[in-house]
Amino acid sequence: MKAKQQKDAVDLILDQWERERPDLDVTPMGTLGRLKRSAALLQRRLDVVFAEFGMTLWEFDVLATLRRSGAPYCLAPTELFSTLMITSGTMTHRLKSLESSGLVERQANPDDARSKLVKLTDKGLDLINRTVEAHVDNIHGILAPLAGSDLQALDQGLVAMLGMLESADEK
Amino acid sequence: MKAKQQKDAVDLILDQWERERPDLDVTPMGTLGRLKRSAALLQRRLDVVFAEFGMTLWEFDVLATLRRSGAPYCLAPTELFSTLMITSGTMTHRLKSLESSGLVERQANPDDARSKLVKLTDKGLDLINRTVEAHVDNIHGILAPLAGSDLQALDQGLVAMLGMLESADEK
DNA sequence: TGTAAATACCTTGATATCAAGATAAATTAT
DNA sequence: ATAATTTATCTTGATATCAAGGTATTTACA
Repeated sequence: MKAKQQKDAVDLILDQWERERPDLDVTPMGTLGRLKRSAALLQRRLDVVFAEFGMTLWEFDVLATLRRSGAPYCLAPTELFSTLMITSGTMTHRLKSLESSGLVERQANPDDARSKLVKLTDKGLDLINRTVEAHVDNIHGILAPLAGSDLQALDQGLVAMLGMLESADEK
Repeated sequence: MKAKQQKDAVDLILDQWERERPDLDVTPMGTLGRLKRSAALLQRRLDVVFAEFGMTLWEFDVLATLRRSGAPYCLAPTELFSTLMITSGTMTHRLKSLESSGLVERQANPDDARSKLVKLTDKGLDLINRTVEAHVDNIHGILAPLAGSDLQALDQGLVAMLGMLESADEK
């Protein structure tokens, strides 16, 4: 039996539940708690770099989605908000903001008059190209302290988890 | 080389970056993307059960923190908002709301007049006791489809990840 | 060809959250 | 004992988000 080097915040939570409600098997809380807490701490680390480019995470998300779709960097709003897991109303606000910053522009959709396509401006393209490079550097640095075997285990587990959640979601 | 059964949403994103920016090693985006996306999909699954008890996730979080602290289920606001990773201002709003729902009550702190302690009411205690049981059932069910080895890998990876993030955070 | 149904947004109103600043009490250093 | 500093909240103002509902188009099909 290998002793854990140091208890993390979630270990303490599980200890408390174990003491208070020994009738419950709270093991899954450990998995989900660490997942959520890791996601929160990670976001803070990512925000630091985005801020250096005058951006927030949500702005990065939208611009990056357009960028990686390839030239001409142009998508319909529905494509964007379904990829980003946000509502259409939220997308409307984001696009208005990005448009007023001059990072995207709207143009008529020749195939469907209900939508106005969203396109990266030259300024938006340049910004996201530079930001994504710094972002990739950042996340390499963040994951660097992890042992290779831990990272490998994490990837294996997350692939299974996301696969499960997405297949449950489409039902 | 084992072929992946089915591509998830993050695989598609990585494919796009690979095509558009082959100069970047975007592997870490896969890990972080799945982590974030899993967290988002999980929250939806958890919300379903909380809603059955007339609660939201944030209400559950506060009440559960008080409950697992043990009798007399009473903590200072600072203890709560640091555990919950939210700001003091947000905590103020949450407590006001929970107090008006009759789930917590405030009382003077004999040791420190700057804070007013937060305590579960009988109603709050009963509600959280019942909700946490349903929640634990829920998360057991959610993780059930995962193969034991995948779950084990996930736990190993998340312990390493959170440990790394927390140690980086305290610096 | 017309209609009914579905789709693609956008608008509105309500929440939840945060950052920054204000206030009051406790602690620390003279 | 005082003054300076730190701590524990709460307040305020700005954002981001969602759910629900409205409008204009498109698609399905009788």
